[in-house]
Amino acid sequence: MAVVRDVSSEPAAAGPPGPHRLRADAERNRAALLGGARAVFAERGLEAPLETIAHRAGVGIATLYRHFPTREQLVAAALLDQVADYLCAAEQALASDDPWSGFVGFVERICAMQADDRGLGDLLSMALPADQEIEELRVRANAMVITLVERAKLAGQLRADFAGEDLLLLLIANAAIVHVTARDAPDAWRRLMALQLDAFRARGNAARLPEAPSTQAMARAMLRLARSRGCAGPATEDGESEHGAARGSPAEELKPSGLGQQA
Amino acid sequence: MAVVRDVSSEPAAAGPPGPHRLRADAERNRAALLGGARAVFAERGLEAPLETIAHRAGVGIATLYRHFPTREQLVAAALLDQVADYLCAAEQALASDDPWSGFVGFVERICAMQADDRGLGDLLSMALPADQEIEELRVRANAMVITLVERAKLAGQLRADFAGEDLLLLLIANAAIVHVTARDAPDAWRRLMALQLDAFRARGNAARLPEAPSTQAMARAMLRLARSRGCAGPATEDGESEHGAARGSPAEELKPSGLGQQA
DNA sequence: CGGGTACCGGAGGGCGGCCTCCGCTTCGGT
DNA sequence: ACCGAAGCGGAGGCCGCCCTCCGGTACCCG
Repeated sequence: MAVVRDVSSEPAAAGPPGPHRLRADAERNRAALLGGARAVFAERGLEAPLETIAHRAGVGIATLYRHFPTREQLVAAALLDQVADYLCAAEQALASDDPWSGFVGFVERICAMQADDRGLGDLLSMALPADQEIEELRVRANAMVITLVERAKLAGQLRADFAGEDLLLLLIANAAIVHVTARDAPDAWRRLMALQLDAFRARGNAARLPEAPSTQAMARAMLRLARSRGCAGPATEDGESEHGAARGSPAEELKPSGLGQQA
Repeated sequence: MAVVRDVSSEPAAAGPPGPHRLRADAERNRAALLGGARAVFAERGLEAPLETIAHRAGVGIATLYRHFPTREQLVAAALLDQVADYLCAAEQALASDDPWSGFVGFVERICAMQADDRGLGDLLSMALPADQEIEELRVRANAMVITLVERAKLAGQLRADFAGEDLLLLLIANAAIVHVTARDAPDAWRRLMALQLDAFRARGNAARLPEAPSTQAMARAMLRLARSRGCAGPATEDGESEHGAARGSPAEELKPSGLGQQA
């Protein structure tokens, strides 16, 4: 499954001011925690009780907090591989010859990833502002996705009024369907996804769509969601003007289709 | 808004063994509770803390429990009008001359209803097994919806492989989008809905869809959801065999397109 | 206007999840 | 083998929410 392997299980890679190395038992516990977290997040979602994870890992709750002081850090560490897979899926989609089947394959793949890991399902419809590594992977993946989208549009196979945000909306919808139907109708999500893909396809008589939500608005919504689930601190310490009306650079730099990126 | 009015604010209608009438202050409190419940459910969803509702209504928590011993009963009483509106929307859709625009109008309307009442959003993707009145309204509405669907299919405007369950899936997805984007991108749901409607339309080159989830499976999923949100008692007292594989009548009576009905 | 009773509301016990403090264990360098 | 320190883990305080018990209140009837 995972193509980029073990990014997370090495002690602390190459940080120049490394945190002084870890004792052997501590290392073991850390790995056990990550394993437990992956399992529990996968089956119960990112709001699963932390005590469940500690118990599953066979360690005390304090040990969990020592290694991962916030839920966000644990989530980031546990799902790093999955996010790498996400990027990898985008890469492979770009490698496909046919723009449309590359696009479709990508969408199918990430929806499937959401379906068999509820944690990832939650994660892809959130923002994890504090984790550098994850967000950077996401940015790289999103850039590829945008390329993928533009390419499919240019080929005349993806509808011209498609927006990157439509993918985010699909991801949110897919997560919800999976959440509700996982036990009783585990393939239901395929139905919505297939219909959505059908709608994405360029056609003569396609309906006119309402305006897509702005990239910034989606970014804010995802951040808010992360906060309400306890996966992000209360505020990013900078100004944070109220409704985000006029903010930052006056020119605002609207990317052509940005997905939900807040960087 | 509500076309069927005040079904719920009359003391206790025509029940032959009426619960002996209500004292004046009790009546007032009951009404205040329903008002508070409607407001709070609308803005925070059906899992809102009951104490919030009591506080909003200006009464003590015990009074709330006295009038509505379970959350389910409160939900049912508070949202009865809304469900009646739902039925009414189906009625009006059937009254439309054009099968397709009737169908589209109906879908747009119920999605909009979900968007400005998060309680209704939750309710339409759940089952409230214990409440006779609500479930009966829902059954009647669903029968109309099925007619609406069949009519649009016969007219060749709705794709032939459309299933009633697709509507349920859309409702679940819509509720999720509204949930996530309500504050930051309050119109985002229109986008997903429009795409979905576009996919519903009959076309020459439509994609082949994966199988739709069964009516029974969706019913079970909705029931499970209601339970996990504290809106339904632990079990419907009957046998309740494990995975529902072989159950009830051997012939099983598959309705052509049943929506998520468990009756 | 007085009494019986239907009704009110807050206090409080229970529970599950979050997070921290602190005495004990175990690692690992010498 | 020893000992300092890194690491462990459970007890326990806090909080939000659920639900119930019971002394007090105010309605309604005569």
